[in-house]
Amino acid sequence: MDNNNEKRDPLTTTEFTTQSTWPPGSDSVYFFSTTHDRDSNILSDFGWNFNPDASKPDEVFPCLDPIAAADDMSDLAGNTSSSPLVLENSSSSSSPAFRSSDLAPVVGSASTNQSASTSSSEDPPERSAGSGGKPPPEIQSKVKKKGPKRIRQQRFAFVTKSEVDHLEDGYRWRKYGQKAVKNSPFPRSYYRCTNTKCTVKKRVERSSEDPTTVITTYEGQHCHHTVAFPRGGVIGHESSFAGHQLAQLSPASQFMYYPTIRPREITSPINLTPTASHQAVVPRHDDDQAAGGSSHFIDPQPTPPLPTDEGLLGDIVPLGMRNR
DNA sequence: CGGATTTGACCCGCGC
DNA sequence: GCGCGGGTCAAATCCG
Repeated sequence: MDNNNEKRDPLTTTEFTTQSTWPPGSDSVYFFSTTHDRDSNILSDFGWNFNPDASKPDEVFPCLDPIAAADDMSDLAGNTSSSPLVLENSSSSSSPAFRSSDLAPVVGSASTNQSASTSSSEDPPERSAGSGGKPPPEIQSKVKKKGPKRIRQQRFAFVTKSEVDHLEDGYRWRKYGQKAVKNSPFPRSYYRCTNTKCTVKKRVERSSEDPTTVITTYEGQHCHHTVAFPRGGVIGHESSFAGHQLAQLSPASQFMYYPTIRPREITSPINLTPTASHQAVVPRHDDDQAAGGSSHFIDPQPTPPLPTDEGLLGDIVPLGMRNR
């Protein structure tokens, strides 16, 4: 708890791949690797679908209640059999960022859940009575009564090297909280999808070890399409260039890439598997540099060819939880 | 003026 | 049982 910082060291660049501090499977958070079609499937399952041709939104973005979503996630875990997804509730380990209590009991154990923290439109407004907020004293006595256990949904995370904390990902987010991270000078920000029916949340924090590294953790599943590039959008001078490049990337890569406005570079998908060599750097459009006239891409993989077929499913691995 | 952000307080789970 | 820390709420404030 207090030494989370040391244990979070792995968050910095290559150390991510070490499992010594973030034991794989200790939490149901996954770092994404980039360049595989299978990833897109998984992304889709999470509601992260950047396929412009998605003609069946309802199928791609089922608006699930947390429980249904959790079930869905467990299905996902089961169906992607070759994926090293490990949906587990580690009761022994937790971290400042990913405490075991955060885990979605997507596989079984709903016992540890609290009331659904995500307040979808279908959630009863009184949902939060029991947590947070500052109800009047007289009300507090009532609201302190525990509601339904909180449902934590499946989460996945990726690491981005970026100067900006909040990367555009095609969705609109509303910030609902910020917390100082122990042993870190950088606060953690909490965002919620602005879509009233969408319960997806995300956390953004900057690694204290490597301030250039932004850790984004998504929780839940979007039940809608991306907002058509909010606030002026990605489709602009930036994407006109990026889009061309994106066309050459697998959907997953597009995911990683497309939504980001100006990542300096994406050290993405961190693979925690010991064998992982996926400390891949996604091609980037160094927009900032572009302004200076030196935009360029970095090849996503040490070896240029982008995977187009099976074989890299292991790219998505459980992000070990960070010990606290 | 409406929506987004900030920020302090509160709740809850976990470890000791 | 207590303290710590993560997560969330919601009033206040900011901003377009």
